[in-house]
Amino acid sequence: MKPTIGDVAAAAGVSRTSVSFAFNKPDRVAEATLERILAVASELGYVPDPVARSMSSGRTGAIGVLVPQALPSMVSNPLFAEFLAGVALTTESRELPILLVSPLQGSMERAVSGAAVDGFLTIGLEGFRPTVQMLDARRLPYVMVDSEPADGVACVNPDDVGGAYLAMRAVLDAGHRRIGILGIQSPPPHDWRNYTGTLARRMSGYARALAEFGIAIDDVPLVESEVSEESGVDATRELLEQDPALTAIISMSDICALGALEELSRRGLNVPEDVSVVGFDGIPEARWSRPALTTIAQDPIEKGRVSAALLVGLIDGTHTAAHLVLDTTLVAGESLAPPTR
Amino acid sequence: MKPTIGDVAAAAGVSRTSVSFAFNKPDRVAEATLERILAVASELGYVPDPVARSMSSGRTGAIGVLVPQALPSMVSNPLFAEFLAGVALTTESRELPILLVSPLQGSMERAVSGAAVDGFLTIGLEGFRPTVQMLDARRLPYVMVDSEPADGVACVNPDDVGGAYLAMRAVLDAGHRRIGILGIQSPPPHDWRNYTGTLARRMSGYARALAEFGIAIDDVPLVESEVSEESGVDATRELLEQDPALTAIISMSDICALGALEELSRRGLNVPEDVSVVGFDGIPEARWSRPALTTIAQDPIEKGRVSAALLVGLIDGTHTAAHLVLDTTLVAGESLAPPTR
DNA sequence: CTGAAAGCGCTTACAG
DNA sequence: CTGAAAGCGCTTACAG
Repeated sequence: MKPTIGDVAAAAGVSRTSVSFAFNKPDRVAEATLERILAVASELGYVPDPVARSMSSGRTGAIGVLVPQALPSMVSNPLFAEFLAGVALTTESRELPILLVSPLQGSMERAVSGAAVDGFLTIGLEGFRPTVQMLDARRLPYVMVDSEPADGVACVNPDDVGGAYLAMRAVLDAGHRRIGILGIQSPPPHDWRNYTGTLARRMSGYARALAEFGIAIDDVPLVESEVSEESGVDATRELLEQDPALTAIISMSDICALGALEELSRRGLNVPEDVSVVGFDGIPEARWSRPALTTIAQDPIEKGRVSAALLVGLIDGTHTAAHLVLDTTLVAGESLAPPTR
Repeated sequence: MKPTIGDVAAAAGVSRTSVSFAFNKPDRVAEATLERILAVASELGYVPDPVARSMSSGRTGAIGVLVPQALPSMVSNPLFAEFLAGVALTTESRELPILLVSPLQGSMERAVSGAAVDGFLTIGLEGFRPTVQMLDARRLPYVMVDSEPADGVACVNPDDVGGAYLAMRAVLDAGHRRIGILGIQSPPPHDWRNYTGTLARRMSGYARALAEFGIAIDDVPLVESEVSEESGVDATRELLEQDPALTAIISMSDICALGALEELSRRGLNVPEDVSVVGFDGIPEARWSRPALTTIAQDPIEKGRVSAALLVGLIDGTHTAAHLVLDTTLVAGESLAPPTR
């Protein structure tokens, strides 16, 4: 059987208290005793049980990253991989392992309720009421990333409004007036006016820029699409049916923008000569596409680093809940130019 | 304060046993009692504490993935990301969250000793004696991936010998006789004869193919290099100094092979006309390089899936330690052709 | 169907 | 410097 603290105590002829001290507060034990205990412990192959330790200390020493989808698809998403790398940047120095928590049989609540962590980082937990309630029930600090800021809860978001404004402004400044928007699918009835959080903020950024040019966003054709290249292709087709004379397409995600590039090329339309395309996110693939995508970049590594730092502060009690907004920047590719038709 | 099982029991007027049953074995409690307990629990916002649960059940319900380097660099490695996705494929269905365990202040032993998991998957834990000892001390099942198989411990490896043989055979069959090897840096004194595990296996595959053509591997120039593109560049330069008439370079990693491509192009040498290059691993970048790299592909997703399945079997007691070897295949790119000089 | 009690393996005031 | 004892929040035979 696995040796316990009691076995070591017995073999060394001391109390369990002393064994515990030997491992955790060595200076509270006499030199000779310390050495004896350590010798016995290593001979027996004793390692303090982490669970028992958490039980009495009240700390697990791990933080949970709650992902809204099945892990396999998340992990291969470059935006998520970089976010994780950023998280690791801060947890590494704090010696906190990361627990990847994904829905159990589709249930995020079950996943949250069973995770042995000191706090959570949630990704895109937009509108998941029961999950948020479970998070609260756990009485653990958490930081919501890519969601709708709520009172009293810590949030970290990219500057969606500012980024979207930048994107639309760039298109308008280039002279475009017949613009189409590739939206992201919202719950039925699929009306962007029901957007919340990230999507709503991006729309409001677009609207603001349009308003400066006297254009009402309601007059701009918008087609919703799932976040996949294929869906982007379909949505682009639909957009062009709604207004065949479009000179620019603004997409709420790079992935869909890539689909737009594809569909345009299939139709023999040149980018940016015939139609300009601007995306959002700044995924690596956007740089390799031909033409390279003009897009709004967020910094996922920084987002991860900052979110984790905020969570650690919450756990330590050195921070209080804050709403952080991270800069977004326009990355000029080759997919935006003045209209020619 | 956070409500405990005792608070619920008191409020519902039952014993803690009944509350526990209500959550874990609902059929052992009368219908009416069950409802009352659940109602009280949800009113109080009671969630069973995962740590306490692990304490008495002896299960944490998580598996640890032990990585040998700082997490930030690992996560952005596509080979690791795909491996993780594969692991998730099997843990997801078993409802096991993944704990990412990286060295704490450089100490893998500390990381292993403190991780609350039911088992470990180790990556490339080649020659880390103390870490393996700690793994044994934890008395937890573990599976070693990309290491040297040892008696009684479960291992999963790609077919390094077979893959390396394939690579060297392809080069020899194409007619090359003046071949250089881009090795991977081993501990001082940097002699490939000290290679163990993965590296030793790859070398033996090369040696076998060479032997079939009457070439002794000792007569083949080899330069060791760190696994980075820049180091690959340097090593290639050195290799060409050792034998300027080389017609083919075989690299033990794609990353370094990419460096070779770069250095060759700088020197105005065309690939594959002047010098052929063959890599190992099959990373995605190998497909985008120009020319596309001919390489030996392993399937990291499958490797992850299989390793995790083996570990889960070990944890459940339904498997015993096994040594698994996964297929590697030659992926024909454009970087290998018959020699012209 | 329900409950009293022991046990999981530690940590930590508190006394001595 | 050292130890007896309580406590962390659950689960689970065992009785009733």
